[in-house]
Amino acid sequence: MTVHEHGRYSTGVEDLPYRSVPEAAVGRLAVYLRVLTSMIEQGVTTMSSEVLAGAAGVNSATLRKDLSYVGSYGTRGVGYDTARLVEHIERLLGLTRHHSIAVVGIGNLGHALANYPGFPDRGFPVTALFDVDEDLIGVPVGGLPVDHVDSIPAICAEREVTIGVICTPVPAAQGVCDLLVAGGVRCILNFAPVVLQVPDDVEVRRVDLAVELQILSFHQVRRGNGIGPVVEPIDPIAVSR
Amino acid sequence: MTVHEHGRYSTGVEDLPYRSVPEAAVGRLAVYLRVLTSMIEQGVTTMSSEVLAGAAGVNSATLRKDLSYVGSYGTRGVGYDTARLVEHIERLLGLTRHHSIAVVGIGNLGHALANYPGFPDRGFPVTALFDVDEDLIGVPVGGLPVDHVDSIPAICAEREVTIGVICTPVPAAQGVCDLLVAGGVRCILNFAPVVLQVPDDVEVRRVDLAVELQILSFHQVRRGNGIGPVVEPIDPIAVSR
DNA sequence: GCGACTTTGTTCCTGCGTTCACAAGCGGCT
DNA sequence: AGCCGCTTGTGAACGCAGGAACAAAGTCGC
Ligand SMILES: NC(=O)c1ccc[n+]([C@@H]2O[C@H](COP(=O)([O-])OP(=O)(O)OC[C@H]3O[C@@H](n4cnc5c(N)ncnc54)[C@H](O)[C@@H]3O)[C@@H](O)[C@H]2O)c1
Ligand SMILES: NC(=O)c1ccc[n+]([C@@H]2O[C@H](COP(=O)([O-])OP(=O)(O)OC[C@H]3O[C@@H](n4cnc5c(N)ncnc54)[C@H](O)[C@@H]3O)[C@@H](O)[C@H]2O)c1
Repeated sequence: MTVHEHGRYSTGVEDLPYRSVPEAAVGRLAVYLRVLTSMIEQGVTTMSSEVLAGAAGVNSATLRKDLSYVGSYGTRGVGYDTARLVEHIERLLGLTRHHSIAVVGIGNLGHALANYPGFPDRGFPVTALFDVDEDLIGVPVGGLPVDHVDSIPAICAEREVTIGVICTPVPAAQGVCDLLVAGGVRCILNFAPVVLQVPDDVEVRRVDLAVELQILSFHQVRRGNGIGPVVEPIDPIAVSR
Repeated sequence: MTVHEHGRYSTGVEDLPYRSVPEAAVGRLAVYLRVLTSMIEQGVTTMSSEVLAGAAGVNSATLRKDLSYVGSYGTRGVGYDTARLVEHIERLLGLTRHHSIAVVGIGNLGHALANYPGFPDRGFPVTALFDVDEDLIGVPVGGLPVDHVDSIPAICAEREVTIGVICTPVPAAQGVCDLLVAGGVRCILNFAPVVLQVPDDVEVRRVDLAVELQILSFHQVRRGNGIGPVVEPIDPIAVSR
């Protein structure tokens, strides 16, 4: 059991001030939010759980239960007021204020993220870029100049960065992570295929594309959709040598 | 070896020729695989579940249970033979053959993916690129020329593409998805923030970065680490208007 | 060769998450 | 105004995943 010095609450996330919301539900709520905003742009003012669930790709009972974490803001016999629902979901997800993002490692992936307008549009302004490559320092990417990694702690603290995005090669990821934590960043999105070690009060989410591909590969083979010759059984004698 | 007696589950996933492996376990096995290959490169030939679990960031009991889906290839009192374990995990995940990838939408993100060496290195060669932009057609990206989206069905079938990666803007995603399915692609990795509608035998995995950020935002706020004033209660009268 | 130690593989159990099902509530229709 | 049909919100059941604990099994030291 890994009990670190930071482990204030040992039983996980029990002592929450509000009703406990399952992690899986939080992710789905973010999806509902996007569907709803898209619907609102099309002039939809009311939606039933059945329709919204269909658009979000989930069971309608699951959707209603998820929304019950937000509160009871539907009207029986009618459905949900889209605008009001958006407001309350945003509140629950903490989107009532902006969360500054810092991107570290302005290579192929970092460039794409730094230029992506979808983040600032959703309340996640990119306010700092970092790299170790001298040729990149000072160069503006997406309108923001790149700073040196050494200044991560100072700049992150100064600009109140709440989310750090790591797009560096694997060997640099842990060091960059430590710098972000030193700068007060408590939420990290990690694209480097490595498991980061962080204090208990830091939340890391990993986006691992190779793992996604391998899960797809598993389903492909398991499903028997193999195109070529696929899985020949291992010869136990040859294996045990 | 042990088939659960009270659990002949038909969880939507049809008749499996082997023991049923939980989806979550599949994802973790892919992580173990990477840790193991990295360790093998460093000359490690044997690992205990405790050490491997630490490196992968999971509980050691969970790790052993996951490995039990693969089979019993450990040695009590010693640990696991790294090379042998890699071989068997790759077999389970269907990595004994290559899975051709097609990337559709060669914009910022598509460029990054097409140039990423980590995919071919892991047995996922990128064999087709598509876009609708005439200026891009024929231009080589990562050594491979871009083809027109209209040729998706023909080229995917011809090159036996098994995984399609969608990096187009949201409005184009569903159409591109349909073309991929028409070309025989049964596994799709979707970066566009939209829920795709597909036949039952097509597996879609969505990589939704905005959702990831919003989950982080939720934890940040829930944790009380807010920097500014954050969640003031909604005035019910003002809301109901 | 034997005992003690190490580590696996598995079993049991607890808790979460999803789904079913239905009563309660609301609007519209007559 | 009152009834009818539709939709929400939730209580209960169920299936699954994760963690603790332990017995079996094999190794290493002596
Ligand atoms: N490109 C992709 O499509 C893709 C896909 C999956 C995963 N990834 C992962 O994302 C990460 C970045 O990928 P990429 O393709 O952008 O790589 P890249 O090589 O194009 O860019 C890496 C950047 O990180 C910078 N860097 C190196 N060391 C650094 C340090 N110590 N501090 C700060 N910056 C540093 C480099 O200067 C470079 O600009 C890698 O870990 C890769 O495995 C990328
Ligand atoms: N860039 C990012 O960091 C990022 C992050 C999260 C999500 N996304 C999502 O990924 C997708 C791509 O993002 P991007 O930044 O690369 O966008 P982009 O605008 O840079 O590239 C989109 C590409 O798709 C092509 N395209 C347009 N319509 C097409 C069609 N019908 N068929 C084929 N190709 C078509 C365009 O020509 C362009 O090359 C978007 O849906 C975006 O929301 C991107």
